[in-house]
Amino acid sequence: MPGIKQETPAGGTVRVRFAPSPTGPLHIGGARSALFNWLFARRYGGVFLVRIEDTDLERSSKVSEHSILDDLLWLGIDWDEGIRVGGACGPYRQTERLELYRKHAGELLARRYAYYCYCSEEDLAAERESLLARGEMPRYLGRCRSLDSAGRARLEGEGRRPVVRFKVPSDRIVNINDLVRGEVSFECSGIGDFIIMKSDGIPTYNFAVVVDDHTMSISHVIRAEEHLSNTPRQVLLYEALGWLAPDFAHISLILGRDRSKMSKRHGATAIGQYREKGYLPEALVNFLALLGWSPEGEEEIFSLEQLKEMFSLDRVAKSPAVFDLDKLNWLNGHYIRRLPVERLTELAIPFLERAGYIKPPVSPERYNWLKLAVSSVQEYLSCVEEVVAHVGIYFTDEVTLEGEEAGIVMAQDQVPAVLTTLRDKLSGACELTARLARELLKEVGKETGAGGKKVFMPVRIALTGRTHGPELNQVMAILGREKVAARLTAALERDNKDL
RNA sequence: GGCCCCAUGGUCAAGCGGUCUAAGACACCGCCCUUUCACGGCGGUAACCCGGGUUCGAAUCCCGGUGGGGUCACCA
Repeated sequence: MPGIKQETPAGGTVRVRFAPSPTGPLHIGGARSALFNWLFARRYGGVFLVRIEDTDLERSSKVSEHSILDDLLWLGIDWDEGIRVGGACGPYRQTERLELYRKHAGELLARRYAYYCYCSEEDLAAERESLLARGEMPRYLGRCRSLDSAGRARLEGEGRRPVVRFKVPSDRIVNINDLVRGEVSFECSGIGDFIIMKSDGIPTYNFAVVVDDHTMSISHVIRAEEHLSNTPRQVLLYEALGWLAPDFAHISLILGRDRSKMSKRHGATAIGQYREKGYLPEALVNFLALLGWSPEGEEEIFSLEQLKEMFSLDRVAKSPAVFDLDKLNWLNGHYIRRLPVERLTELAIPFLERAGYIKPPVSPERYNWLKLAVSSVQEYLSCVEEVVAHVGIYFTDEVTLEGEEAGIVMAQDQVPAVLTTLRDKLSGACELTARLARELLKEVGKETGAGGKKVFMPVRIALTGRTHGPELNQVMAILGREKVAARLTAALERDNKDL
């Protein structure tokens, strides 16, 4: 592809990373970045590492860190090096690497690539406003650049704690050869001296990433497009430190229905929320992979194993993608349908417990029965959570008619005869199997002279209150003789009352 | 507002100058399967943002416009 560099640098080992800041749960976008990095590493026999960027002391938490890591693992994304697992480039949490940043900041200071700045927030705000008013890019104009030691001493005397700013050359143009976007260039005149060390001695993002990516020998930085405009700053830092920058690949953003960056107001954005609703990791992974990347053929159903054989950056799209819940639901339903019943039942149990349908110790008999119930609604589910709504017909004590159509059907002339006949036949039967149910239904049809729909519909409605649902003979078998008889009786009584 | 990115059906997307009267998937509609619905099968509706170039030839290349998005923190 013209203008786009070789994906894998000749001779270089692929080393990529996912570097979340533990300020919240793992989001859809973050998960996709992690996935793309993981796939890229696996595809090219490289190393995938996870590093925690917790320099925002206010918002970072261990809770978030653990939840992000757990969600990654749940998705099937593991790492060869990094937090929890260790490695030669550790520690992998930025707050444990402060010495390193201070050392390199000191170096930049000594070589006059950086300087101390004592400007107050008020000064800065005023400057930003006037710049904005003039229609210019708000940036730091460099007031403290030429501060001498006397000036510094005076300001220190006032109790001011300085930040360290990087001196941005005003006359440069930084060119980035992005692996997905091609050539992108930025004029430094619009950047302004940015902060690399905060006044509390903690590095800022732009500085910490550079130091870490370099010291961890990262070869490719694959991240969301929102970081594209940070890249020139980082490139400048690499140059000043005398380091070779990695290759960059900025993947497009994931948008909400209204085409703006996905956020909480677009509904569920955290992986954990999908996990809780009963989405399967294989469906999420498959879906995420297709968001921005496309395979060569026409097939779209892929496992992680398959994806890692076929992933490549040159099939990553440049345009942003709208998160399509319909498609996720379809994919998830697809994966649910091919799940072994045992597995689906296991997944369904917590939901059924929460719904109050079953109680914790599930006996073997009860479990087998559950399997039947779950299996009868398997094809209806687009996520496991929905099992509750579908399986409700097996648990209610009182059947209530749902919808207008149900009432109309039950008002038909043949209904009493059909229900009575079926109930009578039941009393003779011992165990009501699906097979037997089918027989009985057939006989009822014959004896009442009502065929097909005329017998199936009333029975279905008498048993479930609904006009739609799993195969009737299955429903009967799952309910069992007693309940079927009881519900038939109840329906007949209800009918009498109406008359 | 400055800077940067993006632009094929409602959505995800293939397409890398001729094979495009433009693939596939989701959604939608219809038919079939089924004595229900769903699943499944088959079929259908539906797109190259606009204007200029370049070229024998442009969805594909260039420029401009328009639209959308991102970013401008002692957040990452």
